[in-house]
Amino acid sequence: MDPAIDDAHARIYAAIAAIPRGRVASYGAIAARAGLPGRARLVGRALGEVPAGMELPWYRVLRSSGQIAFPPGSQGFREQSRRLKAEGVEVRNGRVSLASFGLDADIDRALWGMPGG
DNA sequence: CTACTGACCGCGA
DNA sequence: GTCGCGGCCAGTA
Repeated sequence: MDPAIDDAHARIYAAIAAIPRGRVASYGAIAARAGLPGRARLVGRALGEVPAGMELPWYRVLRSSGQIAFPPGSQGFREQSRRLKAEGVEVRNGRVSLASFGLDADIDRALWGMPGG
């Protein structure tokens, strides 16, 4: 069955799709943005259930610590790291500085689209 | 019903 | 930097 996915999933996907290019957001931030505060795990689950063919910047979603959620060395890890770097996001040892590239870190800077001010 | 497992989070030590 | 604990939701056994 495919009930066009639950509302929660739809909102989560919308929140992820809203992340500007060259920026990242944490699972918790996405959940809050989707109107689901505290449901960070649900975001992780939703990302694992992304329908094939759906264009979604899943790689812009990181842990609250800026760490890539995939196990280091795994295909997902490398793929995410590669895509982020391709957008100009600085990935250091599988981690991104949310202070510089995070949305929830500095919304004002996000509006300017200039990381690091 | 309990128990375990996940692309998780925040606090405290 | 590390480790532990409780909270969170959904699926599976």
